[in-house]
Amino acid sequence: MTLSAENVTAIVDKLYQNETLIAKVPKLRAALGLPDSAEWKTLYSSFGVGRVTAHTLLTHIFSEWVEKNGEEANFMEGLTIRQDNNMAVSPPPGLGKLDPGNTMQSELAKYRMRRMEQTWTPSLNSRFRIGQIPEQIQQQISSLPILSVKAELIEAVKKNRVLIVVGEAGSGKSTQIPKYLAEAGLAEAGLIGCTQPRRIAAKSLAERVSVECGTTVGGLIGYVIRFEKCVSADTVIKFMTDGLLVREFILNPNLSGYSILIIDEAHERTKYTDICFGLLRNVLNENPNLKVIISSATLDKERFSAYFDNAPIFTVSGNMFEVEEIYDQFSRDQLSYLSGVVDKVCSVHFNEGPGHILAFLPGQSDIEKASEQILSRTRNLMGSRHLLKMKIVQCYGLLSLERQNEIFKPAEEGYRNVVLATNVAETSLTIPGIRFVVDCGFFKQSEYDPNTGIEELKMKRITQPQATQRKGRAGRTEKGKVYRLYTKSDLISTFPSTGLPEIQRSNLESVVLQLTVMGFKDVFKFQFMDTPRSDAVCEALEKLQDLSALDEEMRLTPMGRQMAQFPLDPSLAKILVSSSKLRCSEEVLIIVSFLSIQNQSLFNQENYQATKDLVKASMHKFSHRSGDQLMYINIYEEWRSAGRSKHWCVQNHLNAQFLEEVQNIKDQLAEMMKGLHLPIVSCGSNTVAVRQAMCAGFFRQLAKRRGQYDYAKYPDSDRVRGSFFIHPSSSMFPVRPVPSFVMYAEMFRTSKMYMKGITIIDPSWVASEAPIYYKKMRALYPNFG
DNA sequence: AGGGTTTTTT
Repeated sequence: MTLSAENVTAIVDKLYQNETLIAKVPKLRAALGLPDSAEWKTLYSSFGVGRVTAHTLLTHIFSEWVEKNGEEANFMEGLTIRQDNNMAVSPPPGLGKLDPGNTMQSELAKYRMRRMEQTWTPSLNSRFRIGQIPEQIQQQISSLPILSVKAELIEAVKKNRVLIVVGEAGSGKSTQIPKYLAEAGLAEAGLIGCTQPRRIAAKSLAERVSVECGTTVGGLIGYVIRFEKCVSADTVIKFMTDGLLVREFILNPNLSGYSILIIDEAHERTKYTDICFGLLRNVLNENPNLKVIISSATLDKERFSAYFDNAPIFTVSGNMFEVEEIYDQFSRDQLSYLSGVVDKVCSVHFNEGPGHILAFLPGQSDIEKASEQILSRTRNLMGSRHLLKMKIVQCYGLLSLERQNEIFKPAEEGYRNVVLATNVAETSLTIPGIRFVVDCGFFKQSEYDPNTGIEELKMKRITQPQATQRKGRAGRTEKGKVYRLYTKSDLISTFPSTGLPEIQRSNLESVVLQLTVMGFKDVFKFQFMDTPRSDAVCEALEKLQDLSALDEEMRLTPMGRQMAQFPLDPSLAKILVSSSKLRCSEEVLIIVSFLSIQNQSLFNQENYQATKDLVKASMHKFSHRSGDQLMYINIYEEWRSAGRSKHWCVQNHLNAQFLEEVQNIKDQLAEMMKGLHLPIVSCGSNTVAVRQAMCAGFFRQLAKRRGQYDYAKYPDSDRVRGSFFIHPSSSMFPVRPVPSFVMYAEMFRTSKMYMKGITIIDPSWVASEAPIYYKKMRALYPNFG
């Protein structure tokens, strides 16, 4: 028997399966310098040394042994492993070909060993077993409802390829399931991957589970989100966003290296969760070693099961306190929910005992209005009775991180917090200490209209599961109450039972491009759980053709392949790629980085009624006559020359976090461009090249002035009727004379159809930057361009 | 002329 990667791998795997084996092998134990009672697993896990290191170590020890004794057979015998004894274990993930002659590897292993011996020997048991896990956390873990079904759960996962796990909030499924499965030895053949819809959730779950295992993040437990990677060769449980898993499919279509994938929060049905579903269905046929767990709230469990070939459903109870439901006698319309919330918050404050109030409202402006009204109504009464004092806390997505952190600060003594929130507080943020929930029954949601390319913000009735979710926010720590501003019969008979999945109401350009890169030639044959609108798919295909990412036969072009490398919208990727040829990629990198940030605002948006004049003055200082995107460059450069100072940002009403994010994205995009040999060159102050590059992606988004302030789509087609307006938040809004021709980055409908991200361009540039689209348009409109 | 729910990408 000779030393080979497979041999050593098999030994390591064997050791993993039987952790005490090593202690029983005197020769090996002596070689490792372990005390008699030591256990192999304890050794590696206490220092976060994983399989690969163990592997290297063994290789090293083995070769030293052979060198000294010249007998391989004895060594192997000492391990009591025979070749016939199930040696065909697959190698650990990420190992690749082992090089026994790699001195660096073995030296590093020896170094780690020495360090280990110094610190570890005296307190082996207390270090990993219990000592590392604080008493309080141990208690929390052991009181989770899921613990009572641990054994059954592990059995069910062992028996099935796909399992649907249904559990209420507080069951502990997100943190405990991956841990249980790893403990049960189900991660032997590969990683356990867990997806989450949000970056914060992926990160904080990794941190929490690490604490529960007495390790630090990036060792046994790690996470990967866009632009942030915290895993190592030792990682067994990996948390990630669902969008990132979709990206991984491109590189690794069979998901080799994973033993189990857990899709968590599946009921939210995000765009990327839905794509993962379709991809996983395929992979289950290709990769027989893979198991899948779909983890969801109670909603729609039968549909999940049916979609995955009638996979069994495993139910876990929750850990919620009772929440009393109080309904209104009549339903309110969209005009009176605001006053309803104000009334209800005040009466709860005046009549109920201690505990914070959480009120759900549809938007930021509602929150600001309600704030004012509640304040003025309670001001006179403050202190006049033995009342609790009240503090109003606003909570919505565009709030800066500092303000969001305020929400988690404990209330001052003698104060009741009234949290006025949008649906960020429904799932993304959990606010502690809430006893009362006031639910207005509405929310806002965007829907994309593929025929016009316009995103519309619609006021909608919440769904029944949403109502349950909102109610649950009052029962996290003790018994609570929910005040619903609608009747019980309306909830049961007129509120929708499910919402529209995101994939059926969003732009599909990037989805179609990604699926094409993965080799799905016919997107219509991809088995979605809910099929996207066919006009949306067609629209995406046509746009990708216009971008020359797909050819006439819908095949991927080299340009399309290049575009798909970037974690950007196809339009933005095209602009970036085109900028190299136009010799303005340095500037366009800045612009694309600004445009790719969606959920933060560049200028301070808080209390905008009070601060808007100051914000406008600051914006005016940076503005550029050619448009918003050129202003971004001004801001970026001045921010850099101010030394990226936070103080400077505050003075100029800019969001420091936004600009740091721009820097981060820009650096990473620059790296990707280098990898693709796309030169990064500056055009200096020649803004023509920059604006031409933007035509390569935004060519469809042109508008021509029609009246005093209103615009018509250019070319004026009957698909998009009505007038467009420059959004008041644009730096071009106050510009006189009103520009006669503009290109916009974004279009959405609220009270009007608004264009945002305005650039002044020359329509003749479309001919060179988007030749395919130009030809099509010329055939229909002879004067186009 | 006058203001947007929420997420996310090797």
